[in-house]
Amino acid sequence: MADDKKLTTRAEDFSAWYNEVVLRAELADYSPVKGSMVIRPNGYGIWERMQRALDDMFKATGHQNAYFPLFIPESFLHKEAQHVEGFAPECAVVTHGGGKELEEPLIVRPTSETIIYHMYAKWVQSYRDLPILINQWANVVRWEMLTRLFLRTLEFLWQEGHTAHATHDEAEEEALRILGIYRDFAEQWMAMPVITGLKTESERFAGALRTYCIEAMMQDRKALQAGTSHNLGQNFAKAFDLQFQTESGEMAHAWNTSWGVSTRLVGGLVMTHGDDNGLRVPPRLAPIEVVIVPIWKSDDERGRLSEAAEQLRRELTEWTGRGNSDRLRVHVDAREGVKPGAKYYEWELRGVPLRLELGPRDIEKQSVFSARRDTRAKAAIARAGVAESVARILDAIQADMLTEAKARREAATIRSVSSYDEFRDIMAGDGAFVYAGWNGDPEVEARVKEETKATIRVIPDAEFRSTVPPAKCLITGQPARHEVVWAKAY
RNA sequence: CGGGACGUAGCGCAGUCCGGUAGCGCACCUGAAUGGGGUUCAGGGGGUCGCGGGUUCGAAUCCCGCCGUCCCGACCA
Repeated sequence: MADDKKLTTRAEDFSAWYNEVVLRAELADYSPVKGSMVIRPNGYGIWERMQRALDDMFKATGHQNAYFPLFIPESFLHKEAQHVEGFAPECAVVTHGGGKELEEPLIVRPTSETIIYHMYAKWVQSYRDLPILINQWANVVRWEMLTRLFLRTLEFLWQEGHTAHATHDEAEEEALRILGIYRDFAEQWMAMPVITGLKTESERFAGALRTYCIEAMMQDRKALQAGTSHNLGQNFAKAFDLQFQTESGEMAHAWNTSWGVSTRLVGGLVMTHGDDNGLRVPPRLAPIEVVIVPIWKSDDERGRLSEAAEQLRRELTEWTGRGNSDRLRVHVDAREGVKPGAKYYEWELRGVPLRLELGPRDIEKQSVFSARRDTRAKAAIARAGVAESVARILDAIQADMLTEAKARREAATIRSVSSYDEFRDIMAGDGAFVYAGWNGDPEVEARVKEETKATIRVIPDAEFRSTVPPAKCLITGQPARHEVVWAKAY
């Protein structure tokens, strides 16, 4: 309170820090309805970049977008037993419309499997109609009790892919293909390293055969489930009578997948990269990659310098070295009455990856002064060929942010825990991703959750597993069925 | 739904015990100077004190009722 310009630091109070960054960087704001939020232009701009990148990847793998309605007949939810059990408690239900009570209540979609497979059943007759590869960008509603900006709100934005295939293997291949896309997106765009793998039964999607996920570590060493891809088997096809005639003339139920990522990723971005000065956005997702701050003293200089800044902006945005469709995203901050230092703090808070300062001294030396947001390193760069230099710096920032995040995760990963007591100490302390053996018993998992708040985040894919697989279950000492990753989670 | 706290300007708060006609910081507006890391001075705008009732000459303050929010005990992208 001594200086309310400063953020609460991450070390002081990570949750308070997170809330302050989201609010003060103007990513989002609380709405009058408890548990729901407004996504402001700064936050929505990041989401739009995410959408574009993901959408391109979905299209490149043969998917098309469509839109299914918000309202679903309540009876649909009840057709798949596991599904209704999982989602009914958190559904918003519409009972009145047009001033009259409805004959059948409508639920506001918490996810769209039911309405979508109902429609697919109408559209599919023959194996020739398969596969169906559809994605939709939509809002969904889940009535949560404990909410947090971006991480858990009553309503959120996401994409949900829903596919139908002729065989189990095709569906499995699809679920894994999408998991790969999610991983690439997280690492190459968000600069957020993830662990891929399989969820245990207790964390599996309601109605799925198998749930795959990407799991990321936040700076407070808690895990964030950042995306899920489900092999639904024939569960929904059977519930919604989604059948087709095979090549040999028999009737068979289709095999489905569904998969999604949400605006929760924006929260993940903040908690992965933010520092005590605010947000840090990796260049590829930054709505503004470069901010130019012209510096002047006199009125005369103001005219000269803002013109020079404008010229610099034009040169940067007209540069096509990154391809015609991927121009540098540049903003000039020529506001009067705000001192340069105040502008620096503001753009740092908002996470703009690179700042260019342009003052009389730089003009004279035919250079511009640059400051990286990620490392806060400053350097003069030559005015000649500036666009290329800027693009190179942005690439370096993108790469360095991933490296830094990966190193942070590895530093908080423990593969050598030898007793349950030691495990409890870790979880009661700073926390970590703990790789350990597990006997496969859901009751053991439940007990550990009860006692330590930690859960099995993922049964990791081969590349993440330890070189020497654990032989015994950490908790029971029985033979291990899997090596799993334990952590406290959001 | 059970236990604790709070509701006063956009935000954060003081004032409430002990009634006297609303204040502080930040933000905002105007002007001047300032301008390479959060600028200063001067002037200014903005409040049904959560809502309703009561007591009183007079209520943010006392009394009653209601509403809402936040924190702690069953779910989750």
